[in-house]
Amino acid sequence: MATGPVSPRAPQALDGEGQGRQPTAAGQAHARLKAMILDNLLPPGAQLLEGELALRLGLSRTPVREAMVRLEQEGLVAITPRHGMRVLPIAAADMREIYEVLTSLEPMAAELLARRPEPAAGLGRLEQACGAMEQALAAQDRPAWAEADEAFHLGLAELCGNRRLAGMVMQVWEQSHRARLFTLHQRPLPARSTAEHRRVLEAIAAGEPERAHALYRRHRRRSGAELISLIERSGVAWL
Amino acid sequence: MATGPVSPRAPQALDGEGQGRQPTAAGQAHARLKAMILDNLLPPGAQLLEGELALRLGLSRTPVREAMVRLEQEGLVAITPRHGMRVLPIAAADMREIYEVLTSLEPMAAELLARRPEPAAGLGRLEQACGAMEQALAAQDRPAWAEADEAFHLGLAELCGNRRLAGMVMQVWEQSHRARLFTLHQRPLPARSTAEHRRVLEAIAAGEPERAHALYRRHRRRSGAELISLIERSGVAWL
DNA sequence: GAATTCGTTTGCGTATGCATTGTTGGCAGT
DNA sequence: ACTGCCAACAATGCATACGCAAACGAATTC
Repeated sequence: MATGPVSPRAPQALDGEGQGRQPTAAGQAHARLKAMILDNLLPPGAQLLEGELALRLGLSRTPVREAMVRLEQEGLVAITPRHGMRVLPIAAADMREIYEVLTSLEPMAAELLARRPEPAAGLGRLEQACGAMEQALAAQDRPAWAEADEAFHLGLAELCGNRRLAGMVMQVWEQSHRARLFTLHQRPLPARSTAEHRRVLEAIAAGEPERAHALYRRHRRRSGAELISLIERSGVAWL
Repeated sequence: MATGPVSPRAPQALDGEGQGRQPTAAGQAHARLKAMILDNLLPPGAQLLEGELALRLGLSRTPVREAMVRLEQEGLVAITPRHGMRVLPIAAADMREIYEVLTSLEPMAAELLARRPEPAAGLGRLEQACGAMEQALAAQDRPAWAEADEAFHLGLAELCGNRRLAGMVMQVWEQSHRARLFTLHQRPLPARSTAEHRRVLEAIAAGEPERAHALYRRHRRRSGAELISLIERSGVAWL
């Protein structure tokens, strides 16, 4: 069920706006620019002027400017006074930061989920994602695996009941989107990660918060270290 | 050394802009509005229109609007289409979320700090904060204690070397600023918290990441639970 | 030949006007 | 008296205009 060769899923689903769509020009500009950045249509390092973007999006500078401010606060671009906005590249150091944050937050999400009164309820989404990962692994379909991986991680963050935590996970997830795409075709087939996801899910369903926390933490530490050394060894300074 | 009865410190120091500030009107509007919110000059629930704020700040609507967007993304206000911005109240549920996030992130910061090559170096700021806390505790000076507590936590986040983690800690710290101020005069003197901070600092200086992590986590879990039950028992629905 | 200075251009920060949309209050009908 | 509809108003989202400041280039001088 891989959607495409490069873009594993519609990036719109990444933002926190859910379903409540507003046709406001600023919101559209924000969504479109974010999608362009995540899809690598605006490559990292690209410098884009307000007026240029306004022309490209068929809007005036005002809503574009508001979108730029939002993107800057999301950590996707930097606004420098006379040079417009610059799409921020992701270096190995950034990936280290991001994985440290995820290593903190995601085990907490798993723990919270396992601590609910009915831990096994409402995990259908994660079950499905886990199954899709295993299936994609068997089929050696990396894009499909990445899509399922994303569904698992974002689903976990959203289900844990802590909106702030979910927002933070989504934010760094988006920031690292391009880097994950880059490493996707370089790393060995993620058999181990797939199995670890399954075991975390089992611990959650069994209502064992401490075990879910510990398992997830170990998974994140290992996979993060793996990914970072992969980026460092690949020799690219940034993505 | 308490600065004032209610506002323990200048809220400007809370934002992540450091020193390099430009006198742009939008930036000033953002800083001033944030300060007003954190100082409770704009009480939670307050509805403020663009034009009204522009008049109050002596600016036009455009920079005020940009400031509002930034504040919304920082989780301090909500913008509702025809009612201007509303200062978000903090409920017990929000404090639970915030303390869960801090329980994840801050132990990681301590761990990272303890993992550096020279763990004991550069801790002067934390030493100082810890000393100020002990001194304030002995003098039963709660505002001074709160100020030192803030210096310790934000100092730790900034020193850990992970800018994203530091930004997230600061963000939820700002969100919970008013609630902490509210509980400050209700809770018993934080003797236990003071001692726990000292022990965390010792573990960091000794270069024991795992112990620093565990100690900090336990501290956060306990003090968070204490604070939340205090808010819940106080009967106020929101702050 | 190189450096410095001045002028021009371009991008941006801010202000303001306009059109759209939502809300509220009043009036009428039941 | 209550409810529903309509109209007027107000706030906002967006476009555009204006002035300033910085950067680039060219020319002149040392």
